[in-house]
Amino acid sequence: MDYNFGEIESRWQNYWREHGVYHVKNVSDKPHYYVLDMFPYPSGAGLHVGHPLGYIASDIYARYKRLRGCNVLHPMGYDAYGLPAEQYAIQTGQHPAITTEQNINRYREQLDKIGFSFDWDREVRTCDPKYYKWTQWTFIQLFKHYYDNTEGKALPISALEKRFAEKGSEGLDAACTEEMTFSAEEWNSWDEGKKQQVLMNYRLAYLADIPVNWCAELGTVLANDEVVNGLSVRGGYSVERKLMRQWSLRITAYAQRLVDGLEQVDWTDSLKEIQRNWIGRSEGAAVWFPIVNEKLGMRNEELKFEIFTTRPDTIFGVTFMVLCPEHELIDSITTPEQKAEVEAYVTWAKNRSERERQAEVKKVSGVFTGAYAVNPLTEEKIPIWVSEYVLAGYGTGAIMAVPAHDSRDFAFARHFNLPIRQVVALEKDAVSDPATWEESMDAKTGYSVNSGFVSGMKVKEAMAAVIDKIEEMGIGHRTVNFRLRDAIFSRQRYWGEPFPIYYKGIKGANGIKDTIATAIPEECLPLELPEVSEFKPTATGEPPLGHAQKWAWDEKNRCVVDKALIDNETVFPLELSTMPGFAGSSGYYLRYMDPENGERYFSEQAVNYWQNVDLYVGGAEHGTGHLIYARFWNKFLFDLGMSVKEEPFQKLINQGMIQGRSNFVYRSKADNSLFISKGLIKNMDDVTAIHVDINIVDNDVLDIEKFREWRPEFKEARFELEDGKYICGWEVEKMSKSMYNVQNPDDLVARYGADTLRLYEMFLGPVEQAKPWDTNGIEGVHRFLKKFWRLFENLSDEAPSKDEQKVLHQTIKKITDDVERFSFNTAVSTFMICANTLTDLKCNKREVLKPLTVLIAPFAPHIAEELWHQAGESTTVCDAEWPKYDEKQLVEDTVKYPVQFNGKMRFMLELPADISQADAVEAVKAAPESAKWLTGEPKKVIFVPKKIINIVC
RNA sequence: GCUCUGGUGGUGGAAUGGUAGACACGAGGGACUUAAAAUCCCUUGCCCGCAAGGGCGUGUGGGUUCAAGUCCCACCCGGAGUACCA
Repeated sequence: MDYNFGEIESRWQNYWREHGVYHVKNVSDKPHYYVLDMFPYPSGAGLHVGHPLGYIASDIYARYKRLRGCNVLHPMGYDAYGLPAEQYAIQTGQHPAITTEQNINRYREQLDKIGFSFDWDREVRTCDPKYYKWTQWTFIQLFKHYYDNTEGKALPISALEKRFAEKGSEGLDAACTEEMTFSAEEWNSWDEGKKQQVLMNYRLAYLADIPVNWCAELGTVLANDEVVNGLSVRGGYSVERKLMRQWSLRITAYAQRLVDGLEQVDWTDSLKEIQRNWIGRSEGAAVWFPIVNEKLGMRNEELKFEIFTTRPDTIFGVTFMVLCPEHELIDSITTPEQKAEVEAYVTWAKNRSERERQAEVKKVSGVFTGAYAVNPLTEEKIPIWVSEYVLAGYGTGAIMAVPAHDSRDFAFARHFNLPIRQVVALEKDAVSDPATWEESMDAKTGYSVNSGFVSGMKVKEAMAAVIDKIEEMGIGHRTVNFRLRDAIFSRQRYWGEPFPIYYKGIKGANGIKDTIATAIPEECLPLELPEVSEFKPTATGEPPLGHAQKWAWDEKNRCVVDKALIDNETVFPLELSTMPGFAGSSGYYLRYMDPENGERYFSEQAVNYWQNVDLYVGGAEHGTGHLIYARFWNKFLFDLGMSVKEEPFQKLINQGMIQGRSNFVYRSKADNSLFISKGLIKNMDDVTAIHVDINIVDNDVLDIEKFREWRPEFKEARFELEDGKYICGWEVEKMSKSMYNVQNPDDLVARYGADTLRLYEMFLGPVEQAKPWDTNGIEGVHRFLKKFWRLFENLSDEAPSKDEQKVLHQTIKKITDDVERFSFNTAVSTFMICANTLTDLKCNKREVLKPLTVLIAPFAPHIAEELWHQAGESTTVCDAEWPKYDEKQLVEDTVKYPVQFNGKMRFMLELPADISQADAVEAVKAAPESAKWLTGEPKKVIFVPKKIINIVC
């Protein structure tokens, strides 16, 4: 009987579905294991072959763990909120919920065909109110908590209020936007509006005027990781800095814990490094520099500013100071003579787009304020400049410039002819004239020179000594700075989670005095996304939710009402922004544990059982986005006592991107209908390379008839062939429609079956590695399955031979090793070798072949299931047990031993594997080569089985 | 610039410091067949040689080691992340 994959696969897929074979319970005596894929955004284009790569790998591991006796949670869902559906809605008027639903159905159909073992009963969709209820709930918790640095965790805002009422801000060390100092009396005297304003400064989800990445084309703000080179990741539109009132998450409060947590997880070094760079922790010192007030002819202690430096040891080399153009002190310190110039510069700098600024990073610009600061250690007067190269968002927006030891300060000093003073040298006496230098000496090595009390110290010692001194003088302190910024959480979009927030107006003498952002009661969640008449921003520039008629909060009746009823007494306006894409994906892995729970995000029982994700598979492109946000989200829930592990994803595997492999035909420039086969082209300048649809090319051979039909202009095409074939050129490019190199998995499943596709995607190479998609080898994998199938014809109950046993046990061992280390490509090879050998041995023994169906079940579940039944089993192969190998069956007959003599290797000797020490010594002496080296009896023979023989005379 | 990665046949890729190139594709040759499909067998890193056999080979140059694709140092080239981050 032939291997009829189509029939087998659909039959078993139906069986699995009908019998709920992959349904998993939250109760079991078995060990638990959680395998998770990054859920997809269901785009209109459907699945391409790149998507399933990670899903297949995780499915193999999930199935393997099941066979190893684990209770495996392996869910799937959809990241269903997102920009493309909304853009499509704006163009067509089609509601995003409808297109999203359609896309999800298509995804599901495609996924089902590949034979995954997902527990679909646990499916989540981020746009489902039952799900986003908990996204909103978490947001409210963030809003109602602050981060206490002393406790090292999030605490309720109510505790903070109590504290303020009792002792004001004294002794408080909390994450905040701006440091505040006030007494209990002051706090108690403030009205509600003022108090709320102060609390907002501490909330983990807070509203603030912040410079945001505004994208006019998309009509929304974007997070830092959604902007690359001044352009939006989605669409590539230009992005500008703009001050706007936005919701943000105080993720910076968790910066240190986000760095520390990386030590505990089993991720690749490169991904950990990406996150460390993004968080950008740097140790250094904060130092206050006083400003000289020329008019008074003295130092003005009132006017001083704080800088951050990672090189406190170079403080003796400071020759100027630089403020960022946004710095608040500029106005008050600029001298009248410099005023016009400074203002012009500041205006110019502020109006530059991010893109312009980044494009001209190397161009030096700046202006002198006319003011001077005093170096607190030398009493020296140093000029204060303003320049773009100092960024407002990092540190304090002000620096001490040490041109001799910082390349940017160096360039600035050279450009404006400011002094450069060497304070670090590689050797203690290696001082030279900086005027002769071509570049600064930035390395943190060598010795301090010209540096007062630290001269002669090593750089590291000098750093510590300077900080100690500064702390002693009370003008600064040791500190840590992070590059990570708070995550902007508002999007001016329709298709996202609505904020469960309304704005309570407090009336004053002339209308509304303050508006207080207020969370709707948790019991009223979810706050459902309202219907709108249009998906575009409103005429007044409000976000799309401005079109929603029924979008106001009735505080008394605790419900959403028509916004015409807003009276600012009991009915208030609701927030018009929605949450960003990463909101829904930040906690979905927890919801899978208990997806139907209406009372809680997830039950205590469920999270105590599953703990966290054991294996997470997905792309490294989420390194600075989702994977940071989700870790933050989880840490916050951990502080609330909800999640039980600080890190959500224990082991992480990044599947490599699948690139497209494009094919080209070459049209002669001399003759527009003549196409020349690749090998016959003498000069590439004579031809034009044209992308050709990979679906009409097989193994780089063009299907000429299909090519003529492909497009009307090729109807009359003529060809110069080599050996009767037209050979196409190829190149690796991004997989995209415009390059005609998109491979759809459905076509391959139809042609070769899901099992072949699964094996082939794994066979392509290591899962982690990026690689071009190329169907050239798929036939080989398919042939293997046919060969494997044939082995099961006429099964015999005869006892297997020694050779057959050996093949089996070697295979079990190798496959087990390969799966454990996620080396699925070598595992597939191992199967092929096994099948080849058994075919050669004409092996049809049930005892040998049946365990193989279990081994292959994670990789090719359908054929395994079918053959498992043919071998006489009535249960499903999913309930089988992973075979064990017998060490005895594995031992090689002979082993090569390197023979060492007085420590020097003299020769290799092939000896029986199970040789005794005495026999080994005899064999060494008997070996002809040994005669040259062995004189007399060896004093000592060190024999390490299978490894080495060491002889001492 | 900084950080991380990788560099092995015509191609994808194998190799706990121990026979480099497993496995597969492609190519060449052959068997079966009227023919095709399917299946099977042989050859296939490069150079010399009819052969036996020999020489050279893992980006380049050094080093450690009895032994290096693998470890160390320097350099060259690709890929990714990030970028006036003080």
